[in-house]
Amino acid sequence: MGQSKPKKSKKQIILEEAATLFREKGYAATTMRDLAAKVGVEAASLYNHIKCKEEILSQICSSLADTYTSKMVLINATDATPIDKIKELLLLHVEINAMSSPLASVMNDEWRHLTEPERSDFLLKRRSYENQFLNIIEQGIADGSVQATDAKIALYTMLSSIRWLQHWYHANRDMDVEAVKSTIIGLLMNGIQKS
Amino acid sequence: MGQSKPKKSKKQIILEEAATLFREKGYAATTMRDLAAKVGVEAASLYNHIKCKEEILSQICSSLADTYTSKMVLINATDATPIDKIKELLLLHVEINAMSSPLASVMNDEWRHLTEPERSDFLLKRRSYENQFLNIIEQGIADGSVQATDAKIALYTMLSSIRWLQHWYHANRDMDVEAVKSTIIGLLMNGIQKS
DNA sequence: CCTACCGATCGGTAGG
DNA sequence: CCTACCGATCGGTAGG
Repeated sequence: MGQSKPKKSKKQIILEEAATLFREKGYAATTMRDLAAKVGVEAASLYNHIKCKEEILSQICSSLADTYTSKMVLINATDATPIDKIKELLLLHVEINAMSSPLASVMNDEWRHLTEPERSDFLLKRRSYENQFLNIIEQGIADGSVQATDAKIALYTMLSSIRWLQHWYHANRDMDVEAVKSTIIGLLMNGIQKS
Repeated sequence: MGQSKPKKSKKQIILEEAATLFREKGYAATTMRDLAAKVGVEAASLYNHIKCKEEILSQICSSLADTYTSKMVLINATDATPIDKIKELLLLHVEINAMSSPLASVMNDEWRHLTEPERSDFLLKRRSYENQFLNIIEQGIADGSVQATDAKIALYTMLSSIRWLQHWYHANRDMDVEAVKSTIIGLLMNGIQKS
């Protein structure tokens, strides 16, 4: 019989099942035996594919961080206005938090369980991403399209505002993702107070 | 010598040290021996003040949940307009996330480690608080002061947007809390796009 | 509040 | 990929 689905490597399966478990129970409370049961092997067999528990966490965090970084490069390479770049980036965050939410949850909430040097590597990547985002916001303030007194507060407030999707959307798939996108971006752009 | 500080019960000290540790390392990764070291006793001695590890988590979650609930009752008892009630509630969230951030972190991020029946008790309280908040938003939509197509999305986005403070503010105490308050509320009310 | 200790479970290894 | 197993550490108890 022909296989219709693309084959995933066992390692990929392990990473995906781990992300789901880490979101559900947290990294520390997830045991290798939990993970093995989900994958369908004995715990010892996992170690033919991974080096240790923390490697799983590390690869999830750094792969999603790279996704964000490469998208930032693409968006920054366009000649869009600052406010349009901000919109694009916020749409990206909504998409990632709604669609690939196990990965987003793990990266956002479990990175602190990384030990050195992975922890510093991750934080450096995140810092660099945030700095590029801050630059765009400051350009928007400079050209008059953005009203914000503090770019840092604006950035953290906006990014934080989207994170509830990672715990909520996967349980409410009936919600249309396009509607969620435009509602959230509308709220962040114009606020909730009718003027 | 006269004691100048009000005396805290040992149990209170245990709860506070635990909240700080839980925010830093997470509930599951915090051991009773970590906690005992912070409190300055042996691990076994903690059990003269608490029943078990989970009781600590449970009491932190339910005490902060009660704080939110009682504030909601107070604000709802006034004859303020819906939009002013929303502002008051958002200010409350900023304050709690900025000031008592270890408690806020633990309640927001670690409640899922509660087992039954405490877990359901907590979720019921939270659900009730959210429903009252949703009512206020819907009143605001009805009287034309709030522009939002979906009260639930607006609520979760606003509450989520404030949570970054719980991980950030305690490391940046130089920031004036009043300035943070007005900047965040301004952003949520009017958005970041200059119209 | 401490010393002494427990059964359970953890991440991980040896060897095939 | 499995069986068998390990040292370490966990939350918690007994007894004083």
